[in-house]
Amino acid sequence: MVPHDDGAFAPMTEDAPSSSGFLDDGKNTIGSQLASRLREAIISGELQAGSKINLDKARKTFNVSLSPLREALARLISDGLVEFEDNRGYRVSSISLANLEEITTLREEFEVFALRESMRVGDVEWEGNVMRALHRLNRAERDAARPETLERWEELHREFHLTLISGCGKPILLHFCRLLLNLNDRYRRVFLTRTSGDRNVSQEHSEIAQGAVARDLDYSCDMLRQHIHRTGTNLRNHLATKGIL
Amino acid sequence: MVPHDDGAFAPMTEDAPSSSGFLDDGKNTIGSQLASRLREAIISGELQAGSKINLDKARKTFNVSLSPLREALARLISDGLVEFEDNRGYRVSSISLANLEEITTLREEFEVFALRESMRVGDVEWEGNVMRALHRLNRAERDAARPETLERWEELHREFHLTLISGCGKPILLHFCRLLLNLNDRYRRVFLTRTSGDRNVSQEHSEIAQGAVARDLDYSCDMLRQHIHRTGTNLRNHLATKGIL
DNA sequence: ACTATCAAAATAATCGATTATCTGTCAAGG
DNA sequence: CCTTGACAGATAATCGATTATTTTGATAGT
Repeated sequence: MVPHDDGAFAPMTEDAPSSSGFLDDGKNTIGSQLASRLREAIISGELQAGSKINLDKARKTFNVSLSPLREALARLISDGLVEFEDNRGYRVSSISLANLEEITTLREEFEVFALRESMRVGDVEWEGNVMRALHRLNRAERDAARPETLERWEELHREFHLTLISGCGKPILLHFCRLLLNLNDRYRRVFLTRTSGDRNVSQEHSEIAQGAVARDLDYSCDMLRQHIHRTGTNLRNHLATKGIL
Repeated sequence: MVPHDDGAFAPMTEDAPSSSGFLDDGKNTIGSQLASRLREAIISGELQAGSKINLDKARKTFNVSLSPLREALARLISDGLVEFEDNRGYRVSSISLANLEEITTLREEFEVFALRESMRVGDVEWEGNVMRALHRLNRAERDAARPETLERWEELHREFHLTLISGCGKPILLHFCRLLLNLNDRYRRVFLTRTSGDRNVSQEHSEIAQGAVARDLDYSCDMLRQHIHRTGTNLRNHLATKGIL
């Protein structure tokens, strides 16, 4: 799983994107591990949007005590995946058309802004990271019949988008983008297991990345904006199909 | 309207901007109350930036048990005011020139965007709220000799800026803006107890608000951007004076 | 039938104690 | 001297039990 940033808006430890032989994976405490499991469960749709999270049941399901459970849930609140109300407990954040549209709009605004900044101040290492992320993403297969390939693809896709904007030198902005990407991924994983026929997503990614390392600001930003927008439109249609307002 | 609004990206307890006679204040649990106290302690500078938060000492200081303490700290992490690392505990987020500059830049981007949206879709009630917030802010006195007036002014100032953008219909965006405002306020409360002589802040606020309700998009956005920018510049100078990099 | 009220059950919040992890110090070996 | 390892004290994480709050369901009154 993609490393979740630990410290509040910490400049992200930037551990070599997943090639290190031995990975400490940093998830030391029960609370941390649980947070990862729950996050995955929510993003993957295993835990239904809007459903209540009963502490007692969750405690038994995951075989943990209340303390780490609350700890984990607190982190998911930061991620915007869980909602909480005093004395009323926790529930998985709802999904809605309005929510999806806001996420899409904000991604367009923020990610494009972050990409522009990255192109302005990103160094050669950033460029290298972008090309690597692109390559790994394009090499990953995505077979709707094999869920593990979908998961892997999602992970690499997320990694690509984050790497693309990672050169901007603005940790808080990156934090926001990471949240939005998280929220967006839930919609995609729940509603979109395959790419719309009229898109060549690999090519879209390539165009964005090529433009980025070439520092072609307007072109790359425009491509990214369209890329995000198209995904939003596709998702909206799928939501509409399932009657979600 | 406003989709799933409570929970994660909820309008932050912050008792109704209004003037309702009796306020439930919503801070029911010890954890909630503690979060408020700690937030205030950090923003006001009572808890020094970068300092470690020892759980045992904090527990004794505030006369609470670990559970609500951790609960409260978890919320401050969401706010970006506290950082955390597994098995290493909590510490008050550091301040730095770079951090301040990012906050200022992002406020310019996000708040202006949210203001524009508010002017586009805000309703009459929003307009009314803006005018009220402006009035209350301008009527508040700000006497450096009396700390309680400063605190009160900060509260109303914060309320004004949030109200200004509250019509945008984008809860996540508002959540981000609220965080940034929080972070920014800490700098102001620590470093800036009085307004720079060459500014008429009341007038700046009035111009922004008047332009907003008149739906003069470009004018109002421009004024807001300058307003934020000036504050950033002032703060940067004060930080420089104190030798903070 | 409908509403109000109260008690019991369910659920969340908190506590105190226990366990796990980290950090600094000091001694032994190189 | 510097490094390494083990110990002890400090600190964080977790647990099980207790307390507080909310929700449910039954009952009585209109």
